[in-house]
Amino acid sequence: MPTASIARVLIDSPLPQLDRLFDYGIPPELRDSAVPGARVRVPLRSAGRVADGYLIEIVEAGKYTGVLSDLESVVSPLCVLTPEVWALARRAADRAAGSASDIIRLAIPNRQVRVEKAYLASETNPPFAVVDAPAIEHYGPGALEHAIANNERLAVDAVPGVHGSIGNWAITLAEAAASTLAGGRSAILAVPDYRDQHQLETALRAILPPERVVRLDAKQSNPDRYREFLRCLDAGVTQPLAIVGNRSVVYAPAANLGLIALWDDGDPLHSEPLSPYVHSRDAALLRQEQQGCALIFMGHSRSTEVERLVEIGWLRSVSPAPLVLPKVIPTAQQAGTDALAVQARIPSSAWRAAREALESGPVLVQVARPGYSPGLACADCHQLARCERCEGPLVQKSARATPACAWCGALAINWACDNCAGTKLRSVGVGATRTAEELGRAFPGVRVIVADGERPMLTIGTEPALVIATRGAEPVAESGYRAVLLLDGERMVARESLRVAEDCLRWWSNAAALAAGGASILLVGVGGALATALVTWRHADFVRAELDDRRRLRFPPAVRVATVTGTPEAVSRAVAASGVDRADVLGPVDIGAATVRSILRFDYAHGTDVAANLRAQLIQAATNRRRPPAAKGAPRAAPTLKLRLDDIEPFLDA
DNA sequence: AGCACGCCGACT
DNA sequence: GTCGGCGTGCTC
Repeated sequence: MPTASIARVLIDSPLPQLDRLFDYGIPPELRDSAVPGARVRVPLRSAGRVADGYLIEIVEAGKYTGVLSDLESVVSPLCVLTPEVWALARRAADRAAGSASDIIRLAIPNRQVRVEKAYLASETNPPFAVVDAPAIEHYGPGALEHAIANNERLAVDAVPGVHGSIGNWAITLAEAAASTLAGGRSAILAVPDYRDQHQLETALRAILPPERVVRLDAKQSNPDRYREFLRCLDAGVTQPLAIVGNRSVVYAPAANLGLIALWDDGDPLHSEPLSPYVHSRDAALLRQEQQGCALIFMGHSRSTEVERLVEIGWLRSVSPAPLVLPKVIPTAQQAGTDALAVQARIPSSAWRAAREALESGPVLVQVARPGYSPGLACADCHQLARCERCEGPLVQKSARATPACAWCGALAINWACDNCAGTKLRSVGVGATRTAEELGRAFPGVRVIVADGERPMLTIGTEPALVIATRGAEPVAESGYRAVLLLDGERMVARESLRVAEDCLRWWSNAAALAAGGASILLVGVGGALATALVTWRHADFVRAELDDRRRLRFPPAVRVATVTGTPEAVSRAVAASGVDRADVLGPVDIGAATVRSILRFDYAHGTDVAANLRAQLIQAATNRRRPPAAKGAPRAAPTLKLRLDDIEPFLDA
């Protein structure tokens, strides 16, 4: 007589009070298909109401003593939520005081029935070619291979420069992945955007058989994404794969995981905008801890978060040997004597360097902002011009374009200043398009290319050209740029943000890394420690000082933070129950609509407790929804309590 | 979120 | 006497 088994199910719901396992009976007809990891449908509260969920485990005796309902159905017997990913989702959600199902939604793409049927029908896996890993260059013979095989955790300084149309960094990561695969294990490679993805994928396909490379990213169509996801499900069990994608790829299913690598973890695209806002860096750290694989954070610059991990000994810092130093030349922002250079607002030394370099190939000019006039103001009273409809700032996209709102796009046709009623506009600041126009005049006869968010460009050839690119949108030049001009440094540094220094160093370093060997990189108008850091290419020294400052101020990432928002009563209750010392509570401050916000600061060692305490408060607030009398027809009242952990936004203008 | 349970005002 | 209001609380 077999004992009646119990299925423990995670309901797919963002409600905090449902974020736990529910026990269900397994009807005889579902005995075979009800496997852990399968998508299931279960009744909830009353018959007729069904919820989607994942079967987590099958146990002989549950803790629940009430009468059990039965599973309603098994959507498909495929184990889409692997034990490793479930453990990771649970842990990541707990750490961020969020719901596991919100993480799982990032980890598992929507089901595509046709794709799944095709996958189940074609069980014959073609024999995979043997992986033959090339040596990982630039870091000493066998050094990285050895570290990967030993599951080490590394902060790796990338090798600046390009090879063909691919950054050296991408080649190193591809080689690291190949080495992992040759050792019989899978590798997960996470990059911030599709441009990096394209480079890394190209590098991977150059050294790995095509069936070994899997792509998972947000730009894919749903069927494509699901098809690639299903390919991963076998990974590590049968055939190791290199899985490359954007931030969510850190949750890809790979049981036999040998390496997780993140490229440029300081890029804001690695930070997840959906609740519970878990940064891919943190997810990677948790996963490494759980699965014991190797971990690599690689970049041309270093984030304060990675520096902290190096300092506490969690990561080992690795640099190329011998060091490869780009030739950075700081240049004062004084206009030269040359009329053409003055017109193009670049110092004459930079102008000369560019002119010389243009004889042998392309020159990169990095600017801060896109468009023609990134800001417009009243010509009479100098007040910033704003959209009459939505109060957004007005911008001009080209020299002859009608000024328009940067937010809603409305054309400002009969604009009048709301301060002095003036009707004439003057431009504030210079955008990429205008820079291109000016440089075009300063370098007659040279081809000028503009690359920004609206005119994306992945690569360019070796012919001479002036490439004007906004930061982060720089195309890769085959064989590297002959010179790089970093023009709007002053403006970038002037931005108010906790991360300015880190960000600037990252933008400049990534652009500098696109230079050909020996090519000059001119940093215009920036001095001090930042310029020194770029010139000496000693990013670690700079970021160490930066982290010291954060420690002194008790700012992240020296400490962890929790932002608690909601009704004054709920916030004060949550803060009191958080276990955080009173001295480390900032606020509450009124943020309007009967809502306040407090910020808690706490040490990493207390993270688990604080997150659990706050989470308990969130569940209570969601359960006892004793709201102030909701006015009829009024817009839905704000939730009584909202949580967000490790959000640096409130510190941005600190 | 939904949806049932529960304890007070107008109704055949 | 009962039908139903939506405040309160739970979901295996």
